[in-house]
Amino acid sequence: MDQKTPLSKPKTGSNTQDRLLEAAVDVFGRHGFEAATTRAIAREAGVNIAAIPYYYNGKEGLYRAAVGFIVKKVQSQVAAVLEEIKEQSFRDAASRDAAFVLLEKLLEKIINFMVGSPQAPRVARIILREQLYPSSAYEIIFNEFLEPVLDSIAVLVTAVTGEPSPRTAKLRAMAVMGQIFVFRFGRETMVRAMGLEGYSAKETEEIRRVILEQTRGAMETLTQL
Amino acid sequence: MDQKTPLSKPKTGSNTQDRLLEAAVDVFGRHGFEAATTRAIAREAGVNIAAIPYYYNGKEGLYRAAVGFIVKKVQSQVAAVLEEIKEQSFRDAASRDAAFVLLEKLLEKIINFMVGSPQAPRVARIILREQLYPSSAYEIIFNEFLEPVLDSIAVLVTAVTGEPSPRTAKLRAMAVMGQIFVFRFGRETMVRAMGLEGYSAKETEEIRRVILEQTRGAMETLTQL
DNA sequence: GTCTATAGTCGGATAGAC
DNA sequence: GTCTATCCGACTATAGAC
Repeated sequence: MDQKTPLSKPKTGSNTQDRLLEAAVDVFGRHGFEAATTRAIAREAGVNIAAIPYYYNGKEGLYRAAVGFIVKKVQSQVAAVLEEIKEQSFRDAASRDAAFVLLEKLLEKIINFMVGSPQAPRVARIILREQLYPSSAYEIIFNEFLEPVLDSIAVLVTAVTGEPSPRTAKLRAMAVMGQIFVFRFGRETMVRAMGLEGYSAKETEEIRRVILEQTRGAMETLTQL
Repeated sequence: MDQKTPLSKPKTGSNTQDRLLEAAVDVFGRHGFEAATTRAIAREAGVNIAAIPYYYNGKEGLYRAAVGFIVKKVQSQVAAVLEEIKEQSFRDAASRDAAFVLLEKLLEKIINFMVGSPQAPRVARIILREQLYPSSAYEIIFNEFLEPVLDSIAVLVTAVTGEPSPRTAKLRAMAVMGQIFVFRFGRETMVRAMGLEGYSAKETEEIRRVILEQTRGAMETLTQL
């Protein structure tokens, strides 16, 4: 076997640049920008520290590249559903049900990688950290992921409930997203409060059910208004 | 006026130790533990850097003191409601309405300081940061604030919906809290998505309405199951 | 209790050989 | 393109005068 042959999913990047990027996602995800050291990243990537300024113009450039990398991954998880939503117009009354189906579909996708996936912790930490302390990389996350998702949920909420104000629809969309994100950023709290070791498939499933039930409840009651 | 006279709300701590603590809450809240420097804290407090190891045994000790300080403040905001909840037993059917009233009361308290209060950003950042990167100070936040609040909401959810599983009740409580917290940790996203300058009283009020409406909807639908 | 001076450490970036 | 060696800056903490 020729180790140089490019595989579809190499265990680790073949070239220095890619290895650095992968290590960066990991280390920045675990420690955050300031606490992460270029030394640790280089060590984990198995390359020389000097390669960081060489390929990425320094620590900050590497960080931005890492953020871009994970956002692309995350975005790809919801891209198909977002496309479906854009195609529909939700004009007639029958489309209310279609909108609700799409809403559940989108929420499930987000739950799957925010709560259920094994890479979720490091990916989510970078995203959440940028919420708390926005850097120049915030734009990438907002433009490529947060805003499209928020807008799509708002569109669906409007179609489902008939909410007349676009402003209120966005607030509702944000609250719905919060129900999901809280299980990621508050994972430690959840684990301690319930005496878990972590989120297993069972917990992810329970979380999924609770979120979908409560969202359905909220939407239905609003519709009756 | 004697400056030494202890006032109920001094503009800034009279002694070195208190001034340091206040500055620490501010600087740690803005930058996080690693990025915050003892130099900046000492400068903001108007004291000598050497006072930090002297009074707090170093940067980490000061951080823990700051966390303890803010948790006590936050806890005091909800203490009265938590006490009310503990006193009730929620056994008869009539208590369902009482539970719902208390739930709304508690949520409003949390919204008020998590979204509406001017100190919210720095206080919340410290709390949220400990969720992402728990340190030894996490215990304080969990024991004094998160767990009591989570438990109380779970008790109320149980009383309102008749949810039989305590486990599920906690998950529901977490989701409800998420609706609130998302407006704090995702503030930057909210601001950009809606083209705001920040949360004014008007936005806080809208957020309050949306959260209470959606929570009410979720609870009512669950009751009918 | 508060200060100055400084020790001791570590991080990121660069220069230049190979 | 990758390495070693090194610089420079910034940080926390300590020693010791006052």
